[in-house]
Amino acid sequence: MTVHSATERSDRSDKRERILLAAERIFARHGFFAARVSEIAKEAGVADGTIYLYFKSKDDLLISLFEQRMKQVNEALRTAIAGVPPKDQLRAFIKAYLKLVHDEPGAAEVLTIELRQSSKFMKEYDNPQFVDFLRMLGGILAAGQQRGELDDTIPAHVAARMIFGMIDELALAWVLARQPSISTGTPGTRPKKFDIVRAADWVVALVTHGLQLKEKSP
Amino acid sequence: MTVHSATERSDRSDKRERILLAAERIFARHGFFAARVSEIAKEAGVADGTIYLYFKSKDDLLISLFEQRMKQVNEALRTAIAGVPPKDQLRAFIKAYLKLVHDEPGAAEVLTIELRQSSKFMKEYDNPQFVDFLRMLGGILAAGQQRGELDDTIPAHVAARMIFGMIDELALAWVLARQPSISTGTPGTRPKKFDIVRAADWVVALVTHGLQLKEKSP
Amino acid sequence: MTVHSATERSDRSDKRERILLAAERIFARHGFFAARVSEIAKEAGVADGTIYLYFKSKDDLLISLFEQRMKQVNEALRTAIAGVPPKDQLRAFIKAYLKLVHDEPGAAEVLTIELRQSSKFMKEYDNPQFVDFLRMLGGILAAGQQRGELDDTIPAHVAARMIFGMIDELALAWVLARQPSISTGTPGTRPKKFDIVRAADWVVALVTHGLQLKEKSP
Amino acid sequence: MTVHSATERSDRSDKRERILLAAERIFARHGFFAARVSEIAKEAGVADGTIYLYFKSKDDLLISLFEQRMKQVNEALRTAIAGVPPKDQLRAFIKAYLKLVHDEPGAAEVLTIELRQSSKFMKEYDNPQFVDFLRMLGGILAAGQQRGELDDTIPAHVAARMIFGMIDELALAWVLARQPSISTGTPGTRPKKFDIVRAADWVVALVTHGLQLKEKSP
DNA sequence: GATGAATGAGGCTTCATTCAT
DNA sequence: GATGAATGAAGCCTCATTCAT
Repeated sequence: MTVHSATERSDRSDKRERILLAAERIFARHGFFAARVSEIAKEAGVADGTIYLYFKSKDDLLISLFEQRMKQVNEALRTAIAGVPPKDQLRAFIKAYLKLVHDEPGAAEVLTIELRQSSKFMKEYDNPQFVDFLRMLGGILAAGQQRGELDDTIPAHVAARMIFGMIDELALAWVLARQPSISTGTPGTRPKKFDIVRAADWVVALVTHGLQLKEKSP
Repeated sequence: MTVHSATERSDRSDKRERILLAAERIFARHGFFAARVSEIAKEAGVADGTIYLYFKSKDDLLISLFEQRMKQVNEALRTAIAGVPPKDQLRAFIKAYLKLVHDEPGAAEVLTIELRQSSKFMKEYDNPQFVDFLRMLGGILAAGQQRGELDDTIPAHVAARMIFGMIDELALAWVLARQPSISTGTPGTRPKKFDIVRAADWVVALVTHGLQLKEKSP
Repeated sequence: MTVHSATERSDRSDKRERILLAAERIFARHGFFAARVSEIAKEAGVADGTIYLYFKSKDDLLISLFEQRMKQVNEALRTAIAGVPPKDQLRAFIKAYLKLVHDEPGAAEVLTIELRQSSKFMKEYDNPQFVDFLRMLGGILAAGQQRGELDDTIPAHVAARMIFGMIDELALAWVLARQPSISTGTPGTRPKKFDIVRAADWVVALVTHGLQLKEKSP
Repeated sequence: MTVHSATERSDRSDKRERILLAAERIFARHGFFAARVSEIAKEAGVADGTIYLYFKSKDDLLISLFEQRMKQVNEALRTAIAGVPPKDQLRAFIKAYLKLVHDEPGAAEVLTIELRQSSKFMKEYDNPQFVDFLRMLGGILAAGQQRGELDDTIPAHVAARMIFGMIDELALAWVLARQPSISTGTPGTRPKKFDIVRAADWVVALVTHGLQLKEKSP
């Protein structure tokens, strides 16, 4: 849907978007540091210099890409939980997130992997969209705690991070499992492919009931 | 304990270890890509070329560092769960892992952040120590499932990944929160510092019982 | 008088002049090489491409600017010595030149500094206006020599260059001294500001009588 | 004497000097801005990167070159006036300077032309060696004024600048006249070649007695 | 004539790696 | 084994110039 052919030149004025799309692909292919600006330009069908009409630097390109995609994710999540009864919002949130990963693996790759490639990004860049994401999730949990539905032993913002960790790791495992293995290494070490959408139910189950079976009452 | 002074020159033949230690510090400080081999050499108190007597390349240095540290982690975890009753091993495993993060933040930073900085590392390198880690955790879960103590709806290896995601994310949040914030940005966006060791209990609680309160029986 | 507002857009067809004016300001501000064509365009209130309707290249812009200003200088000098008794022309010439520097420091900066920034300009460009300048000055000197008023030991064209060197250096020192010192360096190294118009008398004095006091006769 | 062959590779440890020599030649050939670092490296017989072991940047190379050469000039001038009776020092100074220009035209070219190519250099860099030069010359003049031998109407530091302007302009004219004319322009516009050493006498004559002939007393 | 988005050649600089000592 | 000066490939980015509108 949002993926354009690299050679498409019809629309103008969407050059910025074309560059972002190209960057997403190239970053996913090689990683941020190994990605070459000139290769992104070629993939976008523009001259090298053109990129610098829309972005200040390669770093800015990564940050802009991340912000745009994360913003889209946040919007989709907000839509997904709108109109859903509060007690079902957590499930809706998690399912929607993993559905997005499934539908837009390129974007997911940027969010799970490239995001962590730039120390600058990790250590110096305050990340409003990610904060927004955590606040949304934390808000759902806090509301549940206030309604007395959720255990409030764990601070909502910590629980939010734990849940993010779970689904982010699943997304990462799934995205990497999709890669045709380049390595000549021993087979079997790569995570087995699994159904990321179905995994949403597992996450919800773990988060709601935990793993421990109730002791069977007599 | 394992931290040597950079200027220590006493023992010879431990040069390899000195270099790994220096690399850990420098990688933690700047990230893998921004780290300079010459800076690692200086920190280790050796000449640039000496590093290449012990490691094939900068990449090899990262991988060796990761493997060594992860191996130590795995050994520590194995020790931590040895002699512990099966039903308590999951708790012991999680607590031990987060305790290690707390005691060796430098190593934790390498494991949580730098690990993801090299695409090579993420995509091309089959990672025996990480596989070992996941197998150990998965084994604990599978055993619990077989004993009928744990819900076996979720495949053990997926549950292991989810749990790893949780504790890795907590470790990451905690490690980053330790950084003196360089940015002049708006305060409050940086994750609040929390007690990583105490957080172990939260993780165990979430994993065992989940968040949902039992419906109050009348 | 010759300085137009950068935003002035009234007269059309004087675009060429507006561009020259803008170039003068920007060259004076940053130097020829550091000056950006796009900045000149902005200062002139025209599009980048428009400059190329009036000038072949950035080099051509510098040369055109120099020629135009030098031509104006030569015209002003010719006017200044017209009708002046031959024996007073040298004095009139020098005073007029330094008066121009004082009144049009922007133009002076182009003539004294930027002129030397382009190797092309210095080495490959035959400079008719500068030749004209030297001929005018040399002519005054040669006439004085022929009238027997001036020492003819020194070839007139060499003397002309020496005099030009003197007043050009004074102009340069004066122009640079006008700059608000950006450097935080030790004070006192920047040339002290002096009265460039009054300095004309010193030049005339040096050129006519030299520095050496006549030996007092008993 | 100080000019080494570009291909000479015998001496090591004089690499820094070889690079300076190469830079002098290349700057003289193309000008600072048009000079390519890689061409300097080739001329010096070193790799591109080697230059950056000895100089921080291309700018630093120009500044270092200027400082070193100007320092040599100042030392030579100090030697030239040492032991000379005060009243003859001005003559000795001027003659020595123009002799240096004659003997080291490459260095002269850097001092007269390239020096002015970098705005940075002209406007932001406080130039201790040039200040030293002017102080030496100003000191000679001031001493003469105090001894009552020289006219003190003109401030010594202004007179020093005027004299510098004269000899610098002569040096420039002479250096440029040496160039094989690349231009296809009209002949005759290039300054005629003259004897720069002999011109020293003219400068001294002008500075001491001026151009004006004493009116013949009856 | 005027525009300004787009171009793309090319430079300065970095830094992992080598190798003569 | 150890050194560290030297290498040189290669990338990010700039900016004068063009040309379709």
